[in-house]
Amino acid sequence: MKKTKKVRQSELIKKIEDNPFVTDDELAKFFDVSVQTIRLDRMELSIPELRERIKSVAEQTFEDEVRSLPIDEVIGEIIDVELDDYAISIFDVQKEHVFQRNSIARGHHLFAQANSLAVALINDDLALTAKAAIEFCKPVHSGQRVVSKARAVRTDGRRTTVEVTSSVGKEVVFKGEFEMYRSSEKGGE
Amino acid sequence: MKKTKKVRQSELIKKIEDNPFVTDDELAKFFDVSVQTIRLDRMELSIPELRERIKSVAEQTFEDEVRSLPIDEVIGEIIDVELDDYAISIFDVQKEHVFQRNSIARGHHLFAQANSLAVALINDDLALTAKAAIEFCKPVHSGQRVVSKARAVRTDGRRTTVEVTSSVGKEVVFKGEFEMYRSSEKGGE
DNA sequence: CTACTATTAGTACCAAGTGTTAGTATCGGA
DNA sequence: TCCGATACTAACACTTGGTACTAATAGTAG
Repeated sequence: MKKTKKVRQSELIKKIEDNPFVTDDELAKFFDVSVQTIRLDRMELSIPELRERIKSVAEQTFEDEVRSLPIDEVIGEIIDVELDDYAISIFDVQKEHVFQRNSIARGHHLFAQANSLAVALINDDLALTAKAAIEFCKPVHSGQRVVSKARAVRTDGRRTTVEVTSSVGKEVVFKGEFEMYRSSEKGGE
Repeated sequence: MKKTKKVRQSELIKKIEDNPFVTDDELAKFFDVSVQTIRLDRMELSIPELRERIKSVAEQTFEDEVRSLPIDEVIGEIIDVELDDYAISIFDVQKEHVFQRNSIARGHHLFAQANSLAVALINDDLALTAKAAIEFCKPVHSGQRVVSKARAVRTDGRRTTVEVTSSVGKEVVFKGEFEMYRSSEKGGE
């Protein structure tokens, strides 16, 4: 027994959401109805054709002008940011971030905090780190809170230099100069 | 005067990279040549047709949706090490290591691989990174395998300089010079 | 002049559709 | 039982943005 129209249509929605790359033909075979029926269903549900679906998915990535980075991709928590100017984040060092032997935070976590802060600072949807010169000034231990401050010091075309200083209390634990590369020139999104 | 074939083709590459949504027809008008010429150019440069371009852009975004994970403890797998001399590790870039937007590996993962390799290289139970100068030479994408090679280039008291080069295939993607600090002088484990 | 390259033109074909019209099947109700 | 609505299928013409191929032409170098 074939599914009813209602059932088919609601499954169709899921099917297409799940995989927008599916053609009417494939759907017709899947639901064992004619291609025309699928087309009618799409009409009724106002689901655009394959190419339009794909295009809109592609456009999202490509033309989305919003900000550099979804917030959940940042290591540490950003507490203040003024794009292309400065940004601040905090990062609480936990047991999983330290060496078992000496409970000193592993360098790459401090680097990651600073690096993602530098990325988040750049007002562009494609920001990459080109170079960095960093210094680990003092060991950081489990339980400490690292406050990282980033400041864009100069921009030359697509390259922006960001200075990052991380501290625990008043003590500087990490310093870094990041040369960031952006996809378009400053302001010219 | 029309541009030469070479000039046109190199501009064509940029044009399409800049906006993959452009049709042959638009390109033909832009360069004031026939559509066939544009097609021949694409053939020679093996640039896929509009739909394929859009599709691949869409596929990238779609595949990377809904994924974001905290960084792991194990950064790469060490496959060879000669203490205080050299070390090699491999790191397979997965979806969770890249930016959702553009599928480029986030810098701190490459740093983490290199940094932990430098740490592992030092024949001491307290090895810390003091400074580092790093360079991200080429973007790394999901699915690629990064091979990192570290070599101790000089030791001065408690400080050892380690040079790390990471490659995907034959292409260098990351270079770094790490100044490592150890708790005791060389040989004193 | 000939050989060769670059370019243009034209044809047939394809995928994955749209839009339209027409025909069939089936069920529910007066 | 017949009527009509709903669902489905079919057929045809047309669209976009191409591929693949062939043929013709213009210009230039040897």
